[in-house]
Amino acid sequence: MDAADRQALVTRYTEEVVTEPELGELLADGDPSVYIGYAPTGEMHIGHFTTIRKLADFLRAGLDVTVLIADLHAHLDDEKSPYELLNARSRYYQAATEAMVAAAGADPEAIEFVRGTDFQLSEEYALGLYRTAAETTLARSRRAASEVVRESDSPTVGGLFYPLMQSLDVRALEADIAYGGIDQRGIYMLARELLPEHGWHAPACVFAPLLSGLSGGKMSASEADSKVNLTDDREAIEEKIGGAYCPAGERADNGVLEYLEYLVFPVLAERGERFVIERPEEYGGDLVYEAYEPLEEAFLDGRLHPADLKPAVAAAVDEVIAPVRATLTDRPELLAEAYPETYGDD
RNA sequence: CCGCCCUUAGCUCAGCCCGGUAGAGCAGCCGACUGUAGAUCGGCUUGUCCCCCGUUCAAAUCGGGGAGGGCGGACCA
Repeated sequence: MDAADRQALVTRYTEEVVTEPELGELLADGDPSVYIGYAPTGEMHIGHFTTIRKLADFLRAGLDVTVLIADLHAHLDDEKSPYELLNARSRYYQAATEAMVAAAGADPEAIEFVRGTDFQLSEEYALGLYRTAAETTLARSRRAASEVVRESDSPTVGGLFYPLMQSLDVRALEADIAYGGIDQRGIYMLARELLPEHGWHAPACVFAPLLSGLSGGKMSASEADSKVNLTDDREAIEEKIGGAYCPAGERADNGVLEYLEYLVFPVLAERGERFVIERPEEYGGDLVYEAYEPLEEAFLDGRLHPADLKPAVAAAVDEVIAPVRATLTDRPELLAEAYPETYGDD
């Protein structure tokens, strides 16, 4: 694979790359390392899946991929996860992530998993935290974290440590590239400022888009119907996608199209399969697409109606998620221990 | 350590002073209209009123105790 192909593979389906030339240099020098961190908080969903699917691209491009299960971060962020549940949730996150990587057609064994507390308790790391804490203003830290850390009437200091620690993670994991959703942008821009003053280079950044919620607007963790969960069965998926905001001919805030572009088509391509839409003769009969772009074109033109599209998307999403769902069903203790209130032993 | 404030529907809150077993907005659900959804109309649901004890015929409301949360003061050798 030549340099241009590698760069295209690394940057496809992304929201932003900071910066393309930096990324080009890293790829020219060899096989750079890339990392993404997930704070094991609420249940993983289809949004995680899209960012994880891209790890398959990274692996294929020859990058060293590390997934950080940022357990402490999950607690620092307004105690989203109780301290006592960090281990259980970390186990669940790693297992679910591995299942998604496999479902995306890549080898989970090729990815290195690291737990935050594996290195964040070291003297060196702690000293780095104290020093960056001294150098960073409250306003700067708050601004960096604003898109990630939960807003609260009574914010804790933990939310201020959060972006500092994430910056230090880049160095501790010796990552050349920091990868994450575009909501992570503020934090990695801070990391790019801080790290050069602490004996490390500024990371290049690759940002994935955040999927729109199915009920319009942003995807919300508190809104069950706004997203497809990994545990949703076929029926639940059909119901959610069937009820999704999806104005004919419009792309803005259209989660249904985004599911196709960022998850369904990439996975189908990996498997060499095509996307089939069953449509009544009265509306023109069945359709088959090999790529997303022509489908979007037809949708924007009005040649493809949402009512015909939705059932096909639901079926495809169900197929993509099925092996992940199976893993979670086969190992019920993962969810039961991570979320005892929801899946508690009965 | 001291003082003050808050806790009522999924969310934000009103009601408490002057006891009569609970309301609004938003959300949600169901219909109508669209070949989906949304928007727009029409309709509907929801509550250990933080917990315990007491006063009373009757307590979200009054009294006492407790829990959780917030704010401020004091201490600054």
